[in-house]
Amino acid sequence: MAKNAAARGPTIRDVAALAGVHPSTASRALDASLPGRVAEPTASRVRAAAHALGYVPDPAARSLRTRRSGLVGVVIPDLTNPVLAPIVQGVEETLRAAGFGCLLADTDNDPAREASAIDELEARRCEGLVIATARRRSAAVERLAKRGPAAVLVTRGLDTGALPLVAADDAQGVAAAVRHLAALGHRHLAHLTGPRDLSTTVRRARAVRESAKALEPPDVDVVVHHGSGFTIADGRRLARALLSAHPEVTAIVAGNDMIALGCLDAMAGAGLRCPEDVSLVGHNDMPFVDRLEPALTTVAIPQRALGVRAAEVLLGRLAGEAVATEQLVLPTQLVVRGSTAPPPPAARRS
Amino acid sequence: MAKNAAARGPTIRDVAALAGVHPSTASRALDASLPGRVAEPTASRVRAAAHALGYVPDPAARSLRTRRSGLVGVVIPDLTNPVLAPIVQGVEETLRAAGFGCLLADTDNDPAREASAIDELEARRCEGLVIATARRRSAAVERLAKRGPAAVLVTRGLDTGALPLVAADDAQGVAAAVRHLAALGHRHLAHLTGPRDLSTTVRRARAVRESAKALEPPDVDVVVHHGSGFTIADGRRLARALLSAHPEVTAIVAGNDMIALGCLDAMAGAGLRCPEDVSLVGHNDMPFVDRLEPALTTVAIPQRALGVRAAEVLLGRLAGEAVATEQLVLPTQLVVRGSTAPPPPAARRS
DNA sequence: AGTCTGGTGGCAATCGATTGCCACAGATGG
DNA sequence: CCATCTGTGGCAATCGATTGCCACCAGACT
Repeated sequence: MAKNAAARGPTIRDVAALAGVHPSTASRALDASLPGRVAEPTASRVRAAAHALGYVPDPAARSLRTRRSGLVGVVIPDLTNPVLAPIVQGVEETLRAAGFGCLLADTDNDPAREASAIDELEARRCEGLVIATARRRSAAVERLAKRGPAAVLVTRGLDTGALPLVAADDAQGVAAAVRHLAALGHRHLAHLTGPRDLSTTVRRARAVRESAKALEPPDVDVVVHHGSGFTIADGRRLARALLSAHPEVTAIVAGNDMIALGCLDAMAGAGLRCPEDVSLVGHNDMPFVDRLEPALTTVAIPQRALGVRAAEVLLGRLAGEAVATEQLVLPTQLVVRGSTAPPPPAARRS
Repeated sequence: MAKNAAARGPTIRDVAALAGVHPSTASRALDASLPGRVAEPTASRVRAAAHALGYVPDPAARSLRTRRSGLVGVVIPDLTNPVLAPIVQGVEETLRAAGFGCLLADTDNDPAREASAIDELEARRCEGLVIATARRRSAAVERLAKRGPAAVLVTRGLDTGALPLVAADDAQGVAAAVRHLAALGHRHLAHLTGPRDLSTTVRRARAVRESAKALEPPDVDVVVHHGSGFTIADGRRLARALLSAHPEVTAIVAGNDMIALGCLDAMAGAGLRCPEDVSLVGHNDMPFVDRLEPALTTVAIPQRALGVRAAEVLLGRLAGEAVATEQLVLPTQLVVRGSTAPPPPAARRS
């Protein structure tokens, strides 16, 4: 039935036989990290034999003996969120260059699936994990600080800081957004964001509040609403509620670009124009938000670099570097586009 | 230096010892595909022992013995192309449900990287490959029809048809687009698309030509230009050249949505409005093109379903099903939005 | 009573690469 | 001239799970 050809390729014994040496010698000759362990003439004979046979070492056998799998797991909340694509690309490219393979797991934003994904990746003996799904408290993730493969978080961190985190400097970006809006003349801001159990949420919300308070003069007020997720639908719900409850608000700082998209929907539904009636700032500068109408003003994060740095930190740990649980912060930048403008002359009313 | 804890988990011998049986018996007791091979009381003792110890079989050891890795490679051209995200999601979810892990490889649209990615995935003993990067002729991919892991292509097929392909019915979608434009009154169409060495390109180009010819009356002419890729920049270049060389064209059928985005740029640069001056149809209905200004009329393909079906076909092959090299075609649908409209009253001139 | 059968479980080989230890040869030094 | 050292290569154990084969036992059947 099942074609059982299996066509096993050549093994190290075949190589050794062809080169006229013992398998162990062949193994050492092929191991680049043992220079000089095998005499050069012998080594090149072995290499030639390996090449002639098209020898490729069996990863299972190697892994069984060395206890290393050459695999890293990448856990992400939702691949269709465009902000993740460049991050994953950066991770994948960096890890591949270092000889690691990337096992992908999409959790669909479900903590239960996150936990099972981590278990599964661990069962597959991944040497490291890059996790972009962490909630502020998460038993499944926190355990990795003590037991299991080396782990690095991206974007979303733990409250305990028990694991290294590579994230963007949201606070700075959000503060720039608030100052930008204040300078345009807005006095009533809203911050619509995601669930409280994500570190990004609280970081950004705190930054909005504090940067508003720090304005000179401090005459800008902020209302903050939390949704249950970072999706367009969440943004729509939040904005709908906000616009009817707080007609004085003339500018919205969205927790991310997806929420901002939802805000645009809600504004359109309420007959409000952006930016003439309400200004809007997103977060992440995910691909294509510069092509919306209006083009979204947003806080740009170094997406690809986040992925690259996260992978680098992980590689450092795997190489046995200090086990510091560093929290790496990469710079952000406010990108002003068409969705922000001065408030309407007469602050709009209900 | 490197913390060498390695903290090996319990092995099947530990489980066997705790249950008071031989390791082989423990192995069989834990193998769900051997019902009845071990007496129930014994089996449940083994299961209890395994559970108590938190036993997880070592994939390397198992793989070494069984010659199966439980891994599938997924080769994609560019993760930041939003059309791929749902496809990869579908693949990943389906494979995971079947117990396979997904090794991701992004080739950045580079055939050389595709070849090395395939080699690498093969070296890792992937049991199957899902390939979304295939060119019409590709030694690296064609070889898989004879040797190497089972492979399934998505979206992009081989001329030889030597490997199964899961693709959308582009021809039907494109034909609908052409009829839609003709019905709006357009008589001069252009098709701007990607390189000729991709099957999607030729499928779509042929469909544009043939469906125009099949119109009644056949009074619509079509000019077809090929670019070097399926990117926004390619679309921009193509559209720029087209608009100056063919001022009579009032509607563009783009090879995909990325090219369509480039067309929008070029139109804006040339002072042309869409759809008032030039209508535009994209292809793929990738996420967010419904939110552009104008919202893009495009041919929707069942993105997620493509991924799911591709994974299913692969699973079928892995299960030893008939080795038919079926070419699976999933339905498409023209989604009419704001980027198509009747041509300007006086066909525009140079 | 003897043999057969089916149900269980144990034994040991096996998958393929790696590596600790040993052996041998030639070189060096006392 | 012998002892030691260094460079090179072989031997065999090892990683952990799986599985073909065999052995044993109880019950059934002739």
